[in-house]
Amino acid sequence: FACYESFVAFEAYDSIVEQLKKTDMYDLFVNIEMPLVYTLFDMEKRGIKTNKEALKEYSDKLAVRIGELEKSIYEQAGEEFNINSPKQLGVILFEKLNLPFAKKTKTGYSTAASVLEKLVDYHPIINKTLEYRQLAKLKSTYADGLANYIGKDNKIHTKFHQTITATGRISSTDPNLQNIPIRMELARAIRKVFTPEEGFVFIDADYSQIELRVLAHMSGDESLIEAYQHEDDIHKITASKVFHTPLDEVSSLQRSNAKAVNFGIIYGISSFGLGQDLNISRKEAEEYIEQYFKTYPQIKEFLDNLVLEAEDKGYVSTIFGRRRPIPELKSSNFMQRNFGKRVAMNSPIQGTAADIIKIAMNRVNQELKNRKLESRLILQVHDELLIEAKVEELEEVKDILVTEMKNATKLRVPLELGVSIGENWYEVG
DNA sequence: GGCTCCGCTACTCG
DNA sequence: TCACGAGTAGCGGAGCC
Repeated sequence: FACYESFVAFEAYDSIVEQLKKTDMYDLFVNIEMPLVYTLFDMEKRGIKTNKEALKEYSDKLAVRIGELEKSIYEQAGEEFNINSPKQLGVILFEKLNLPFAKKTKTGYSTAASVLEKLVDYHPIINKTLEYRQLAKLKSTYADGLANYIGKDNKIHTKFHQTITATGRISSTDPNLQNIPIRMELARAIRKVFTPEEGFVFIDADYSQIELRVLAHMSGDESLIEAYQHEDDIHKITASKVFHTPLDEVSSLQRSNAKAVNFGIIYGISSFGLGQDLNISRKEAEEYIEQYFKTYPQIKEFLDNLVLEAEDKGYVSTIFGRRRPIPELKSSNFMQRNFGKRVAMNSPIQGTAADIIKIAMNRVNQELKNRKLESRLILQVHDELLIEAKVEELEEVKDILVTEMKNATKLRVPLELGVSIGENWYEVG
């Protein structure tokens, strides 16, 4: 088998190199992806120390609260059923309790969080159910799930995958350490179980809004570029311009709406999607988008051109030449074609950001080795790098990390970082 | 009847 | 259509022995 594997790789080499050169991806392959093979190997090998006892305590604590919620949900439903079954839950909520806004899916009623959130004022069972599901997820996937991966060295060694995603990002499995909770405080606490080894500390650095900065650069939009050169709160600036409000009078609602529009732009804007996200009508969403494009006209032109280019060539590219084919644009299905358009707008942005952090990872990894340091890169979470740094090396390593991330490439806007140092992933995240 | 496989729906993250 | 990109867990139906 080993002979067969190596024979296939050997025989395929010439053909693959030829194809990479033909598609202008050879430099990307040689300068970014090949070195990254070794960087990811080093990260997997090093692993991250994880406190098994703390996970057990956390799991037991969750079990108590889940039990209470379970009891209360059964009482309010008037019977016992499997809360983990969307099918059974749907029948209880929309047939037995007769709650409004029932929406059908393929298999029954939708009990998605976005649906249930509209029902919180109709019945106390709703909030209990939403909390139950969060805690059940927390216990099964994180508290209990992660514990199964802790090895004899008290570490978790995730697998990083280099050839999975359509955009050039890496992914993580067994376990996935790229989706550890952070948004809700109770769930975020699970990050305390991830710690540096004895004599080491964590240094964490994350790019500030790297995708919007990539968009500013690629589109060349003067207004957005200038905004990034003068002010750090880009969502507030956008709100000020889009809603014609002086900067210091922007309300928190206006800012949060502008933020949603910024996200929408990166995802490949659609009035349907924005409307759904903000819970407003499609028409209102259209007005937001129109105002946005009036504020940043070169972004509209850039996104329109990406779609045209994709329709013409059949693919889009990142700054570093990574391609994503988009066959959906040729589909006879309207929804599929619209999906293709959003992909054409999103992939060059998400993919370029992925290329940039990969360059930084390679340089950081190489520099740590060149200088014979014991500190090591241990995790990447799309726009964030986590280093386990020897205490004596802290200042030097921090400097390496910041320098390589900021200077991974030169854009028309600065690449800013958030950096922090701490004794566990909760403190630095 | 018990087993595996897989689609669906839910949750988690950037 | 949980907008773009991912992964995991539980349920429950289909198919197999």
